[in-house]
Amino acid sequence: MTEFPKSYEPKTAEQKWYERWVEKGYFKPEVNPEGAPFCIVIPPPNVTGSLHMGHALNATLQDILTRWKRMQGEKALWLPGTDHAGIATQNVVERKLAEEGLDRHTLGRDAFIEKVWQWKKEYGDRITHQLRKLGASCDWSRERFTLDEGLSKAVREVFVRLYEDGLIYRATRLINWCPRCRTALSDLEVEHEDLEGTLTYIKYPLVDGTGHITVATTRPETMLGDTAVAVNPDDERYKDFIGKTVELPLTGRTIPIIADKEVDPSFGTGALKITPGHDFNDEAIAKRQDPQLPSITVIGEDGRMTRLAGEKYKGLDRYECRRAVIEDLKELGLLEKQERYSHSVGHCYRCKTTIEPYSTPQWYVKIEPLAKKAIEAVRNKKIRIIPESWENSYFSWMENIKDWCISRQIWWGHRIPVWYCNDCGEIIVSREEPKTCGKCKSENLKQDPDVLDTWFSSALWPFSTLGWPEQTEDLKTFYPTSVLVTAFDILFFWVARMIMMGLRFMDDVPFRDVYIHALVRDAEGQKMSKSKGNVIDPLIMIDKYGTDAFRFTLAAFAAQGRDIKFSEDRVQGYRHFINKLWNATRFILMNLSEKHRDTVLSTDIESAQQTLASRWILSRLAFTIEEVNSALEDYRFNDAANTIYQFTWHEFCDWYIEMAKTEMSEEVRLCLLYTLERILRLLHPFMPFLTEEIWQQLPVKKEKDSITISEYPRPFARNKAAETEMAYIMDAITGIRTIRGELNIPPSEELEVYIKTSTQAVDRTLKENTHYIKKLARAKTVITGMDITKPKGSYTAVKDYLEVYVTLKGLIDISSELERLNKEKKKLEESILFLQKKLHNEEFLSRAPKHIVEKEKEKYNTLIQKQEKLLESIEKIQSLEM
RNA sequence: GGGCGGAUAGCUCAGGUGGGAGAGCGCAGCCCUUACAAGGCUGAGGUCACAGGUUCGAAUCCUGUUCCGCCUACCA
Repeated sequence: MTEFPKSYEPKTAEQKWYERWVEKGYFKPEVNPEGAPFCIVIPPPNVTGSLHMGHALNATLQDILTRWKRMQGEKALWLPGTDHAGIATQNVVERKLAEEGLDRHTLGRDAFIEKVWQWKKEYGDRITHQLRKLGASCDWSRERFTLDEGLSKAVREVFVRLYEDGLIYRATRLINWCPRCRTALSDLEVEHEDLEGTLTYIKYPLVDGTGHITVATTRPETMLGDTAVAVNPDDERYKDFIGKTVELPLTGRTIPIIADKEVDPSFGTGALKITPGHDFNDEAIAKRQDPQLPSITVIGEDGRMTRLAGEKYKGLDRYECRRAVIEDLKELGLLEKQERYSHSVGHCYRCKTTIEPYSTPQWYVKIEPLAKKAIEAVRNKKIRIIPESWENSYFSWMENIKDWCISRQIWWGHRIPVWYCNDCGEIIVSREEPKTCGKCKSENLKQDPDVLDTWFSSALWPFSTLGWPEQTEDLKTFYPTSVLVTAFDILFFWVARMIMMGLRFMDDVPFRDVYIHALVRDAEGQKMSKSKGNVIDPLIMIDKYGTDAFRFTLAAFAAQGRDIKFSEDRVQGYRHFINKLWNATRFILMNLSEKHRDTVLSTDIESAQQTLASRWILSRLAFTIEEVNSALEDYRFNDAANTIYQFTWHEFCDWYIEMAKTEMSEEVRLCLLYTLERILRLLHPFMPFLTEEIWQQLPVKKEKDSITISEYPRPFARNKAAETEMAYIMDAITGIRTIRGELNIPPSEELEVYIKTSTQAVDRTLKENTHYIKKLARAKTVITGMDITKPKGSYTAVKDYLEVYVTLKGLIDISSELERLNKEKKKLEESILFLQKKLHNEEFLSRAPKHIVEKEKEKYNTLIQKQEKLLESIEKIQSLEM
């Protein structure tokens, strides 16, 4: 045969094959025009992003599914793309500007956006190139970006329709505000963190001079905006205070004491200061009052105190102001005490700045009607969430969902398609830019300056990427998509919203399955983050071990419902696996000759084998194919990967190849080649490069130009008889090896072996296959028979259906042999005792299923026989000693 | 406050419907046996967190406890 390289070179193979695959268009669904449609839309990574472990796992799993389905002949589309990631991207570019001493406001809106586009052009492809390195079989000709023209059109269409249907509205109320990003955030974009803070007790003097009422707060600076003090109406201590007025220190204002049933009398002093302008809870109380309490905004959009906070505090940062207020209260003798207090504080999920509840006009989606249908879709199994345990989280979030604030005060994103008439104040919501006001015909119109939440456009991703609102062929073919693969951290952000939007605008679910995979953590179980410095860069892994070893590791780790603690050792382990398979190939090719060029591998091989080993390995192959397919069917990626690993290494390499060496006939060569070829196909979705590299070099007649588009192995009939017979042979071999191993006999010493068989079938099998035993156990002679007696001075290994005796030159070490056998005897006795108890238990016999009872009885009989054999051996040895 | 998940070999983890526990790595011993020392063979190592319960039978189902992790919430 032609020279097969000594070792696998990942780097050259990876580049060579990926380019070929793309060039030939294998990743386009057109390669299987007749197949059933299969579609995955990628969770679009941020354009600012660089491939991290989470992406790598996410992409690997999608690629495994896509390649598997493609090989099964389906019309498989994996649609790639990126997300413009409004706040994140804007932050990145702003940071860059800051380095040049610029900021977006001096630049102006248009120039700034131009800068971002430039940045996107330069760096925006980074992550998709990294996906290519990973082997991702995406159809790049269909790649999308959330700010593409088509997708933008979809966004405007959805906005206008929701507005027309009364599901989008504008309102002024408290919103989560990031004073650094200077934008509103949705509830989801706020991260809560438990922090050690201070609870400050402040005395508010009663105007009538009869004393004071003490309130407790974690945010003293907001007292400048208080408009009431609330107590529980049933709180006896404060009954007489309700309706009175207090003097609000530092402000010169007076505010009422009111009653509200939500006030918890047991917390703090039981009196609650009410700041409707900076606290969600207070806002709700204020609105419940009749008349409603006024709201005063004392902290501005930049996190600094406003004019309304008073001359003295105006312009101070909110934390500076806090210190100042405490100082001043102390001086007035109104600071009662301060105590340590741990509470939860909201932070901006992009820049970690503490959120300030802030009252501004914003656009909202009325979410409840959308959520209702989305709940239904999961409840009636139109959408399956896997693992199912996530359904609970989904339901509980959806059932308590609140209206979604979708406007953001940033520049990078989809501009809200709303115009205001400067003359008559009319609000115009339109797909196209209006020229005149529909009401007063004025041309003096101004577009809303805000952009939409990034998640608004990604919510449309499963249909906007396929061409919606146009009724394209792709849309008709691939919607609903087959499965969405994602991590749980964006279940609410993204998955839930896609379901709502899909149902609303396509009148069908966006995907049939949602597969939720784990988060990748470091070896200590910590979430990987740049600030902790514990990130493992997937690209470094790929560089060190090759893409295939890395991908296989991720798949093997991807057990459902558990986070992944990534360890580099495993990657190394799977690189060894690659080496193993590579060398197995080398061996097989070494045994082929020029005449094997274009060998036809027909499935007839599966049932036409003569030798026991060949019949056995094919039966095991059949089992493996069955198992891998069913594991993938259930998204049990780790089971699929391990099954292939186990079969390839421990059955094919460890046993079959070794046995093949004893009988290298034409038929066996074919069986080796056939099994190898099937292994490659089975493995291809997991290790695309290695398998292609080897496959291309096999001297087999190929019906396809690439393993990528070859057919995935299909299950066929197992041969249970071969598996049973092979078990006898394996028992004999391991029996001999155990003796050799425990006595530290070097492999170079060939043994004389006698095997006593307990049935005719076992005896026949052994007699027909002594060549395997001789070779694999390194035996000079193997004599078998049902009437064999233990030779003098031999060592013994007892198996279920046979006894192995090995004779050795020189004196047998009786005491160590006895010790070994007695140890085994003891184990056996324990097992027998256990089974005896079970089988003497009337209730077990009457209540357990028949087949279980039968099984246990059989087990018992086997053990008893084994015990007899063992005792016999021990007796012999002992009598020999005497 | 509510919810979810985890606790199995020294380490990292598997163990779809209950029928006396497995892998990889590591460890010990013997081996360069003509595909592979990135390898082969053999072996040691576990009261399946704890306490109850259901059952003929529990790592597996139920209840509670402890310890970890996560999600969620308008805890002044």
